[in-house]
Amino acid sequence: MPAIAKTSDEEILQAARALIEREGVANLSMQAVAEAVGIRAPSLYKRFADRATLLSAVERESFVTIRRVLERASASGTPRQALDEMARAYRRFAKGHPRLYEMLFSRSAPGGTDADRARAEASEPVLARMTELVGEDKALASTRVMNAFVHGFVSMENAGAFKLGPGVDDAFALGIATFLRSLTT
Amino acid sequence: MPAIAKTSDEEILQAARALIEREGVANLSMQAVAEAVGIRAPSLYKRFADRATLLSAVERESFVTIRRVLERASASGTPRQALDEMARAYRRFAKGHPRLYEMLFSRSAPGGTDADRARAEASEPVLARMTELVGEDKALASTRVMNAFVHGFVSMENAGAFKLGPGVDDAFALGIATFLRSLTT
DNA sequence: GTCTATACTAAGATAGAC
DNA sequence: GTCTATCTTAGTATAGAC
Repeated sequence: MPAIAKTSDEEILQAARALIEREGVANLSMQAVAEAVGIRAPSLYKRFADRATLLSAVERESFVTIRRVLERASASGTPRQALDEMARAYRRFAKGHPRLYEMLFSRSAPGGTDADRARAEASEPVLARMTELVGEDKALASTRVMNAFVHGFVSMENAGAFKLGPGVDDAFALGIATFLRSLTT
Repeated sequence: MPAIAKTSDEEILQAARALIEREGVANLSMQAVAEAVGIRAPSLYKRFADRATLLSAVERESFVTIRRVLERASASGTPRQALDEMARAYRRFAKGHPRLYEMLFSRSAPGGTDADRARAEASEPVLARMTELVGEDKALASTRVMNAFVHGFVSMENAGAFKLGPGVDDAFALGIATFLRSLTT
């Protein structure tokens, strides 16, 4: 008889994500993932060819999540309000999952076609609203600038580059406001 | 007799930096560093207590280098020109040393007092020129915004988040110009 | 799809001699 | 400060039975 499944690909990805968030991707082992879902390491290799494949799947899934987060935030009112809301939602996600987030922008990120496509698609909600705001011509460059600022800000925050507390939220608000204002004048 | 030194701390740091740049910090082993400078791994532990200590020293040294790069660029003309020049110089450094740069902003960066101080001091040349431009009150927040944008931009570039060539340089220039313009109006 | 068993490799780190 | 020798831990991955 064909061995009953103790777990599922979804559960495995979930567990991997949680472990990455706890220990950092560098410390993620196939053994730990297996243990977390109640199977032995070799069994994992029947579902994911190797560690890189597993990480690539986690990466893809994470970008899909980010896209969903942005989509939800993009509903609000005017394009400008939506862009502001998306920036805040993105920051919330990144600060809520610092190590997972870090993995997504590390050079040694596994990548792979699916993950790369998901990465590219993640910022589409931003591009859509930006197009409404500044027109198709300037939308791509403006989106890149905005993405760069927001990503850079949370990346530095997560790395502890902003020595502390007061003023950090203000700086974020200032950056967004400055940028959005200058686009529309 | 007291064993002749085959290498020096400086040479070791240099070698570590080069290896990180070639293979990524995750793949940096004490053994590889030792081999690169012509000694055995155990000898390394007489100079650096452990791997974390070595990495911390590399980190510190890298931030000192970045500060020097910014200082050199900050000489140019007006505050605004200097800020523009510093942004470009910083981008050049980050793109020229992508993996080393990545390490500096990873959450699992070793840190330590010396490294943290060097990190904080690295952006002082920017803060100084920014103060001239916008006054002491707004200088800190403005510097954070500028740093976030520049760091975010190169971080995304290095991660391959900007699919392709044309327009990337323009987006960078747009971001800087947009930001600096809006500060002075 | 799960298991046990195992091969293989690698790395961090310490002991103690010179 | 260098070495050799060694301990210890840990991880990736495969073979082959059920």
